[in-house]
Amino acid sequence: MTTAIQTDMLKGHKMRFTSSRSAILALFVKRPHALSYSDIEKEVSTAFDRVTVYRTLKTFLDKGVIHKVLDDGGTLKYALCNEHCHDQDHHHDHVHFKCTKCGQTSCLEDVVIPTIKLPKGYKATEVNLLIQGTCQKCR
Amino acid sequence: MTTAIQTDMLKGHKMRFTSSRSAILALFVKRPHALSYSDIEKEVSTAFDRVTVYRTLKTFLDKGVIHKVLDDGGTLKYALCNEHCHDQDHHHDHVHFKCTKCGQTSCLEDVVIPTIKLPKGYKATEVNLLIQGTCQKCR
DNA sequence: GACTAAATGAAACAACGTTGCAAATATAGT
DNA sequence: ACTATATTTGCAACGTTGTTTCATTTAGTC
Repeated sequence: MTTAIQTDMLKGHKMRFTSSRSAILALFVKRPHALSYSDIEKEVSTAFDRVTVYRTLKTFLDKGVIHKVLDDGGTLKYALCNEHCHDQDHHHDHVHFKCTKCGQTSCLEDVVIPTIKLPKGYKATEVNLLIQGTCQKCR
Repeated sequence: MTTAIQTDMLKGHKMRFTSSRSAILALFVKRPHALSYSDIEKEVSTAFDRVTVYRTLKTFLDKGVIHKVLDDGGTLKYALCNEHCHDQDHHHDHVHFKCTKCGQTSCLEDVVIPTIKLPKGYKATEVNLLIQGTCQKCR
């Protein structure tokens, strides 16, 4: 099901509209939590090749449509960027919370990461905070 | 080169002393930064099997000798725990800093992660903070 | 030195991720 | 609507990462 919003999202980031991009973007829109490669692969493997999924994710990352979400399992996850992300300019100073019971990782958009004082000579360009524990559903 | 300290480290965590554990532990002691599996593999592949390296890392994790260090490349890294870690009780509320120039990740032991206020119902058990940028050597 | 539990090596397997190239397709221009 | 062109896709092949099983070896205890 392709919505006008998704079409705009792709075109707005200067990407061609293709069925794989549309389908994968739709997954992110539908799900409220971060997706791993295999989460996505499970849902679209009949329609698209593995390689296409990898390349689509890479394209989305480059264009600022999604951002990486760290995971202590070693495999990355991905989540939609908020509206104001572009190719070069990302704003992700929010917290990623992974529930150890349901396994879902979500962005706590409202929780802002406080400024961290680094030792002399260090300069930060990106900050990733992953908090693990139990979410409000699983408590 | 096996030091008494390393022997104590293994025995103190109730592990048998073996040549692979000693060698891999020596790597961590020697290096000031976090190591990935492949970093380790490169150095010991002639002496030990791949599987042994994986199992040694898992054992060290379980016993509280090393801890996971997140990486936005998708592969985990590992670093020595400070002295007071045990099987169940870990204290890693420090920052991991990855320099995007030299690629090295190190623990900023002195930088403490401030307490983050979570929404109602959320409960944190573990906090991982990865800051990326340039370190004092590469600036 | 011998016993026993733990650790290792080897092989096989599955998942993850990338590259090169030919075929297909989305857009721009006419 | 048709064509040209650059982008995207599928496929095959490959390399890395990580796990499991089982027979063999080794560390620690007596």
